[in-house]
Amino acid sequence: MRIGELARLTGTTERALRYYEEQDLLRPARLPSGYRDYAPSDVETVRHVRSLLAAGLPTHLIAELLPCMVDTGDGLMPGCRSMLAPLESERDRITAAIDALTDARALLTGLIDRTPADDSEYDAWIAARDAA
DNA sequence: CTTCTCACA
DNA sequence: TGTGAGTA
Repeated sequence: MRIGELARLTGTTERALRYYEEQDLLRPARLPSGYRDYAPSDVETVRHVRSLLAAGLPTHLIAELLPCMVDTGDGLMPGCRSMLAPLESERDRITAAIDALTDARALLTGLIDRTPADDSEYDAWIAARDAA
């Protein structure tokens, strides 16, 4: 099938599919016309790529891991134990990002909670400060 | 009409 | 990653 159909079948854009190829996530054959010729199995491959992308994995890592992934009926399974380390470090990276965001949220919440509800509260605060 | 590559107010 | 250009 050509790029348009694969895009439609996977809910992605043609732009993204060309990008995946550029990142070696997909290697479609070429028709004599120069058009990309995707295999039916690429529909599943694209779904896998997207789920891995959604998990935060960088494309270069997906390119390495995808060929080793085994497709059980319901989901993907690492085909070899050597994939464990990179997956764990990715998870650690995400955990760190979550922690940072949690801190950022706490900071913003603190500022929001300290915001006076109306102008009279500001006036009262200013008056109190000047009095002191 | 569909796809391709390349480039970027 | 969107978008438009100019093709095949």
